[in-house]
Amino acid sequence: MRIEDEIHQKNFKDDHRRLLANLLFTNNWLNQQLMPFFKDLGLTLQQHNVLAILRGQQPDPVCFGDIQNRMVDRNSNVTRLIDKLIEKGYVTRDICQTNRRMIEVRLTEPGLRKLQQVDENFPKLFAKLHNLTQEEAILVSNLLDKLRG
Amino acid sequence: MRIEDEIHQKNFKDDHRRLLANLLFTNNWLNQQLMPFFKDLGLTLQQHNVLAILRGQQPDPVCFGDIQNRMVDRNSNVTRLIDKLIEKGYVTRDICQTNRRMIEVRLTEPGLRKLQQVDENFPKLFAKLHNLTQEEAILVSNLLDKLRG
DNA sequence: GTACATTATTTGTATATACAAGTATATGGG
DNA sequence: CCCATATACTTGTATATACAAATAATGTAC
Repeated sequence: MRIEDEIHQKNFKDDHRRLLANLLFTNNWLNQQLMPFFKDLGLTLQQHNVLAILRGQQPDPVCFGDIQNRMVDRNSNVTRLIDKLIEKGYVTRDICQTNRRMIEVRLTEPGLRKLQQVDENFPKLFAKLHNLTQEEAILVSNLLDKLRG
Repeated sequence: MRIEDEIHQKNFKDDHRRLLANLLFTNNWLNQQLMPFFKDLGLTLQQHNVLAILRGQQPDPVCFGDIQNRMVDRNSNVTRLIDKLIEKGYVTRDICQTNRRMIEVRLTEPGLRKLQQVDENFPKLFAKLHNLTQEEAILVSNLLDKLRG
């Protein structure tokens, strides 16, 4: 469905404004797909992002700063995100002995299993996101890179 | 900058996952550009969206449901958004006399002037968003429409 | 015209976010 | 070694969001 029809706007002043509205609208649409998916699995999108980052560095621990820099959403408060994940038993935190300002975060066995459970359900989610061909997905991704400069 | 470098991820499992990460990351980047712009003008992105919708329907009033349906961000709580805009003196609300469940929202003179002030500042904002050519902007927009199905 | 469903908006509440200020540790110059 | 500055994380707070339940007016079947 065209963005004009989605938000009932006859036309846009120019194509860049149309793109801006479309990006914001599409992000909202995306979140409507993603949030219930992760909620059913007992995670938020950001919590899953942190777990995936930790798995990517296994068996090394990852400190808060590195987590922040690798997150898709840069505005997450890592301290409070990790608090939630500790509550759920998916990660551990320890003060780094070589630099006591830093916190070492590690994935636990249950955290790893939760990630695997998410993986098993991914096909269900991605079925909704395959309206573009592989070539189109590559094209959009490259143009988004270009948009950000 | 490529999304791989932005979030320090060597590679993605497939191009659709790369696109997903890129869309979410780009939206965050966009918000980092938009939020301070609107904040300087004393508005939020959603408040501005509502004002623009009201201007589009002038001189007719718009009810909450229609505002909701035309908003880029569908999850906004229109009641509380309008409360804020009334506080600022940019809109009025009246009970619709033909259907007393509905609320008629109208732009005020100060609301219109605020919109004009935003318009005057738009070129400053859009300068950051012109890394794509017009053709590329059209292309991405059309592919986003296709992505949503 | 009364009961029941539907529509339109409001409110409550738990959680999340943005942003600024605070604390603790480390580093480097004199 | 001492002090200023930088780094890494934490906390406070005001505002925003998601989501469910509540209210209130209207429409509809009988």
